Amino acid sequence: MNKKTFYITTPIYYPSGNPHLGHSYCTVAADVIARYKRLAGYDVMFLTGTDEHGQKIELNAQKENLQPKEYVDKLVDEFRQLWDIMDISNDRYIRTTDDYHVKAVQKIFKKLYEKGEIYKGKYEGWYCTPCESFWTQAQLVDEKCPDCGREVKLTREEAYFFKLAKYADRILKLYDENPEFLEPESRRHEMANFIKSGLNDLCVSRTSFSWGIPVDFDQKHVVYVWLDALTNYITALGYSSDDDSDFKKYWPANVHFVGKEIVRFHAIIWPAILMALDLPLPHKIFGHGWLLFGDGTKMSKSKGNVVDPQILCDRYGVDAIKYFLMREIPFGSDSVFTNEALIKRINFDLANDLGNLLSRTTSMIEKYFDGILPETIEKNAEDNDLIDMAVSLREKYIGYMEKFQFSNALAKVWKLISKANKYIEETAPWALSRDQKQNNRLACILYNLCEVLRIVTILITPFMPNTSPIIADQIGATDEVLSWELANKWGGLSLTTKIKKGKALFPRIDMQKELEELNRFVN
RNA sequence: CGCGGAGUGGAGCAGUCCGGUAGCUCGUCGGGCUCAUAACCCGAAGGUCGUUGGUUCAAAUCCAGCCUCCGCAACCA
Repeated sequence: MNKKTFYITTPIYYPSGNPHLGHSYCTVAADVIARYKRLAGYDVMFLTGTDEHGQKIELNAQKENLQPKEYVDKLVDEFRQLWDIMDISNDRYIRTTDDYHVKAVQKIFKKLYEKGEIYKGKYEGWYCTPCESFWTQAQLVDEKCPDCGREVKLTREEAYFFKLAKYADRILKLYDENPEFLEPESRRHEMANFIKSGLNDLCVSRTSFSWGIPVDFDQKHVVYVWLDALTNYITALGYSSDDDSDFKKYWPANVHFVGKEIVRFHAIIWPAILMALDLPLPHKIFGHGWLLFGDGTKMSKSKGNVVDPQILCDRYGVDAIKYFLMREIPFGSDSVFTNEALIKRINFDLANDLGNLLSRTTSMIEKYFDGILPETIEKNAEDNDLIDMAVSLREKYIGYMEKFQFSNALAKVWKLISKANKYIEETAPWALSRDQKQNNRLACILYNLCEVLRIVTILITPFMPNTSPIIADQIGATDEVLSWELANKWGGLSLTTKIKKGKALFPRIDMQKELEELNRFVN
């Protein structure tokens, strides 16, 4: 009865602005895997959340005359609403301002201090007084503050440090012995080289701002970002709280999805912290790529050039957006986002291929059989290719999903959809319909098409949870025949179910008009 | 010599690890079908795989050099 567990996380996002399509991208990917694993019978824990401390938020809040907590509350609402709209199935949402997290971080900090993993030292950096910010030598632009361009001066402050440097060898060994720990491979090379170039101990407290978790045994310090943020993955499960049953059940995580810009923290600092705490390491860190704009620049809160996922979902439906994100972009690489590419995917893949296949199938069944197929269907060897392809699809799909190759998994599904469209052409049901003697053969062809749609419906459920029920309803598929176990078996659908044509699954979009419409949102 | 990635028909990509007829989607051109959301199906044109040299019977693939673009360089999904 004990189901296998699967724990997956997104990064906790920094709410210094409204969420954009880049945030959606990672969260959707994690959601797809969570739904896929649940479908396949796992006991899944899917965590996302927000990282709410730090100087930037303190300053942003000041600008709006708000307390930091009021400021983040507002933005966190935006994030949670977006996940709601996008049907994100996270089991838990952690905020680093949550009481249990704050307490747990304080305990962790103290524990590491008592173990000698954290020590008190001096932090030296270039300080910009107007911005109240520390910068490293490398961050300076022309020896000036990269934010405001003004003079900076070398300053020291008392700070606590985590003994990161001493873990360098253990982490290199980890990569070496468990190459699957960090993917894609190129990121692993990058990280290994970074470690080899020398690690410094990590500053884990600050006295220069106050919006953070206080170090409980030294109140003028607040815990600095990474020890606060990274530990969310375990505090969310109740680590070091009164009830750590979830921690015992789900940790270590099966995978942390992270953007490529924070791979370093997850692949170096996070395992070092866990080593210091004598805890098991996550099985995998996966660094995905970025959505870029047509000119190659990245989406960024500070540049204000974001694509609003809410607008896109409103116009095309959540499922279409999710499909696009997962189909268009190989998960490990960067990719350019354009409205044109999005509309093309919707029109070609969703409307023409899938939507139209459903439409022509259901409409023929209504037309030729009043929606109910006869039970006397006549099989034929010409069906074998289609059937083989359909029943072997699940296995191939699993192969790609396990490697987080969403795009390839969907491409395989669409290969079957395309095959079915071809099959209609080859068998020409409309010709058979003119001859009464061919009735049973005709019924078999239409039944086969419904079976293809049934299998497709199961396999796209993790990606398009709203679309699946619509198809299921039209082909008369009940939940029992939509199980994971029946995704690689032929003949699930009962012959006597009522088939009914519905309205277009994904209406075609007029590219020219739509692009003009979308341009109105640009400013 | 900081580290890493990329360069393949008009566009976007796969193939490179492990050498052997250069593949996919879109676009273009021609044809077919009429069940369907003017959707679907078939066919054709179009590439000396950034560049120079090397290894080999054979190189997009291996080796060396060069050019171009992009990212990272300790708080960006």
